[in-house]
Amino acid sequence: MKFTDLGLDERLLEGIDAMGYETATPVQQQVIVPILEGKDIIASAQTGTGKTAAFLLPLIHQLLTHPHETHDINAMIIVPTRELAIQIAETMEGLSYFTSVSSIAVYGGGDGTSFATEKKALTQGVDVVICTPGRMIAHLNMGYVKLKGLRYLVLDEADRMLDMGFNDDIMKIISFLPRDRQNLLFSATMPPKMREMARKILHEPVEINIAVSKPPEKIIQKAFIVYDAQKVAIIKDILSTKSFQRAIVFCSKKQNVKQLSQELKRAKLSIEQIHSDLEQSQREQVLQDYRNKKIKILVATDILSRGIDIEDIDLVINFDVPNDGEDYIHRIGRTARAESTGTAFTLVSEKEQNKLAQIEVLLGQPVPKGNVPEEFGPTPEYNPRKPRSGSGGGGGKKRFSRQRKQQ
DNA sequence: AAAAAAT
Repeated sequence: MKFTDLGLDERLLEGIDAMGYETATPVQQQVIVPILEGKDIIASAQTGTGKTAAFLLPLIHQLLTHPHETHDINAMIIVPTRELAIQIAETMEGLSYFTSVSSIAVYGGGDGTSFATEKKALTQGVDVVICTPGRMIAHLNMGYVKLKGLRYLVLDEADRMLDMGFNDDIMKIISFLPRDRQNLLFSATMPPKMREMARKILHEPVEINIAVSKPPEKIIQKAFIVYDAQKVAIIKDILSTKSFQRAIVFCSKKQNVKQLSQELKRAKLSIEQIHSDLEQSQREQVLQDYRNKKIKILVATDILSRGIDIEDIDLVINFDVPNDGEDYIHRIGRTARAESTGTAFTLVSEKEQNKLAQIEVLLGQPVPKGNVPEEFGPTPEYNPRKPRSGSGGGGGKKRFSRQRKQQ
């Protein structure tokens, strides 16, 4: 299905064309029409599937074709991270380039001038606001945000926002909004807490299910069963011998990002790190340098595991096994975007074997194990404890914790 | 068990 078949406004089609979009992705095909019909939506869809355009396009179209209050905020998009807010704002700018629809990203960590700029827009009116929760609340508490005309609310990566403890913040923001509005909720997963939130916010939503909790098959996955102490040397080896366009190395802790970055820099690898301890301006600089290919390797926390869309990442390395199985799928999903293929390596220490086993349960299949070259020395066996499969079936006995023996 | 998010 082509975008030209969807009956979208001419000015919007120009923007779509300029962005190089032609064919609607499955998410877009399923979501755009019900949004244009004014329905509330609850959609499970992962990023990289064209999800952002799936809600931006009908939003912009409605604003172009329906009379609306130009001195108010008409649509609010709430997202979990600053980087995601920036990215969506950029897509918004591109798509709406040939239209009169205005937009702004509202998020914390700026240098002081950003707050004033945001305040001006929120006071004088801007069609679409893309925000992180805390910063939006800061503005709302000041009492100047023009919300009377708001007719659209989008919650993106909603499950992630719940994980991050934004439930109360989101409900607080919503308490400021007019009741008569269209609500769009996007979430990779639908745990009970998510359902509960959806029930409070959405009105007779159309349910759309696209996300399969499975990574695309075109990603070549390999897990290396290793000792903790071998990890750094192996990463160095991969990064210096394997050829790739762009690589990203994920760690589960900021501390690990910092340490590993130091080690890699010492090995003369051209890398940058990104995590929330950096100044916001540094975060943006690093991401820009990475997008511009000034640097090819990024070492990151899960701040980048969801939502961030960068082309040509063909190598993802998990220095740590992610804590959450869903995060594994999100992390490796940074590669093999659109038409391309990619490789995802995961280094698994002895302590992390059980986590990998959990992930394999979620995937419904084992992650192929890779062989570590002999030069790195002997490696441990893969011998995880049987992963628990939810609420125990068949009245299994509680297992006593094994004695710990350190060698 | 850790990440991120308001000043």
